[in-house]
Amino acid sequence: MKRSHHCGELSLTQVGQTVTLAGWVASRRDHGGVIFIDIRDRYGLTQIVFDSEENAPLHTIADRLRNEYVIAITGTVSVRPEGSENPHLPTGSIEIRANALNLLNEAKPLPFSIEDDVQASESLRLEHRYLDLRRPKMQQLLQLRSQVAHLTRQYFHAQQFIEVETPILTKSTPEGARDYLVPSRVNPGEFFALPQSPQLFKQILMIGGMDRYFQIARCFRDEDLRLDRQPEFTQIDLEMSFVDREDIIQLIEALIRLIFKETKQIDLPNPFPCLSFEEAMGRYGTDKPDRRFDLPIQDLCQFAQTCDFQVFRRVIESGGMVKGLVIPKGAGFTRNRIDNLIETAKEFGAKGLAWIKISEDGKLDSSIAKFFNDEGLRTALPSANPGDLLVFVADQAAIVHQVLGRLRLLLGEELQLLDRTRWEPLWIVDFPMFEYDKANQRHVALHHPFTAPHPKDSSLLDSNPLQAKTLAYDLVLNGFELGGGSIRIHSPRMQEKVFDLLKISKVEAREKFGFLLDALESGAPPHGGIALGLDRLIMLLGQTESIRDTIPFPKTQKAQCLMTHAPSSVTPEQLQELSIRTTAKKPAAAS
RNA sequence: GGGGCCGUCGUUCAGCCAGGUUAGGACGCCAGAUUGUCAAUCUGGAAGUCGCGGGUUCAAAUCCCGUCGGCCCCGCCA
Repeated sequence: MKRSHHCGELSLTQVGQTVTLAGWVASRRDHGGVIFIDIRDRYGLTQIVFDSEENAPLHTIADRLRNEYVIAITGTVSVRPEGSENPHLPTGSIEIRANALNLLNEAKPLPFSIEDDVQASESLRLEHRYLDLRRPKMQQLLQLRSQVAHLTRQYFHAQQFIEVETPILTKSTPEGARDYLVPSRVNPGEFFALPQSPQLFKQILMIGGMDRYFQIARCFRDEDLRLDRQPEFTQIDLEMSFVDREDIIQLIEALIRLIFKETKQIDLPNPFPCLSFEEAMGRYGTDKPDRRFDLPIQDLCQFAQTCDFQVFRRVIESGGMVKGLVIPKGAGFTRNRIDNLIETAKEFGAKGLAWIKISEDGKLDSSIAKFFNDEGLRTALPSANPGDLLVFVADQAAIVHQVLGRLRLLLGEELQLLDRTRWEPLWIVDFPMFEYDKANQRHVALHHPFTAPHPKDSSLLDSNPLQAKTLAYDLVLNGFELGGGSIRIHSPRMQEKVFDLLKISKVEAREKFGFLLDALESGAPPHGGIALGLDRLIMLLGQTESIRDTIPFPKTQKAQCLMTHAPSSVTPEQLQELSIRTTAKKPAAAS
């Protein structure tokens, strides 16, 4: 009994035909003389009718059917009696009058029912992922993921890219995220690392003359998880030779526009807006701004310098800044709500939060209002209106931006400024090359150590490296970092200089990156690339809550798989073979 | 490493603040009835180590301490 159609395709066109369907019992409605079964597969639902008057023995068998039994049925496609059509179902104008039933498998009562508005907790869903995956919502997400991967491959193949697989067992590198390590049995005491990204291999591929490489690449980072972060995730990864920043930006924009158009009929702007890192930090307090609502951070340094409020003036004089938010209609906040806002600001790292209400008649209402001159404030904040609440943070730039950036997001949510139908992609460029790590007294690469400095800034590497900007770019969508890349260093001397600034010794650089340095010495073309987070892209495109919904078998926040119970202990014999001894306090018994 | 929320029949919630009858509802499950339902309906029934351990108390789902697990966030994620 082989199926002739799937469960979502029959309509009035096939009326009268004998068909066979196979799938799961999605619902059973027993009316005594007649039993209705909804049969479900990936493609949809079809109603089956078992009528005791038409076929009594079959009706008796159908009586045994329960939810999620796997069945195949043969019957005649029939028009539903007038008035009993179901307009909510694509197949709702027909039904199958069964004349044969094959019970392929039974199912015990399930821990949760298979429906889109799932009632079960996420941990239960993950434990029984095979049931969760039967939900249409999950099937749609995985289908979307497949569709995006397909479009991506088509797009790159059409543009002469070569899809290349790079090693999963590779070399541990300093810097970056923690590595997942894999012991080498044949090399006792030595370890492979799983790739955090194919970064070095794709550069080597360029030096190997591949010209245009892409890969849908699995990456691994042993860091703590978030709603948009999994320890293993997938990147759309690419690298190109003889290109500049704009080439890559245009190529990727067009791909993203194509994906949104093809899968969701969404038109994204052309070109995407672009902000410098400095502008993004200054206006939104973050390098991944969510621009689905406005509420920009306002600069009040000039005003603060000339006001009578000592707290502000002292911060400015010591090299800090004063910035704020204009909260629309915020003058209506109760004192209690403002106090909560102040508390939150302190949790975010502020020493305090100054505030001023502009009452409906335009008067300033605040305990610190007396320090300010109305007109000066109005000039400094032309966008502030009567009825608004102004809040200020005065501190060093990093703190000011962090606090106001997070307050902005919080208020955007609370005041429902966030328009969930909007799509706001943008590029962030001109990242600084380094941050200074005070604890370890050294520079740290903001992107990675292979990022080329902006040509006009390369001399700054000697004089003032912290001022140097790079040819890196991040793609941001709705407040999530979708991807990032850069034009790479292709000069061995520049690469050595950067390692030097990062305090990576010649010996260590040779040991860890010797192959790259050698490759750079042997005719490396100028090159650059980017990697996009496929899981995050699907999360946004599919408008789902977390990255876990886009991954068939994800890990929990403790990096465990609730279905397989990985990771787990192994036998002492396995460890011995690998020349490994664990120092864990209570190693669970191997099972 | 730190902060917050959550954990009660198979599932999802109420009960906890203010300790005290037999821990309750809905969905699901089981049985019966039912020939036009699609959240089917009606009648009846079964189903709970209140996450786990300890403490306080005459008495703990409820209060206290610890612990385990899930989620969100900070740190971390070149």
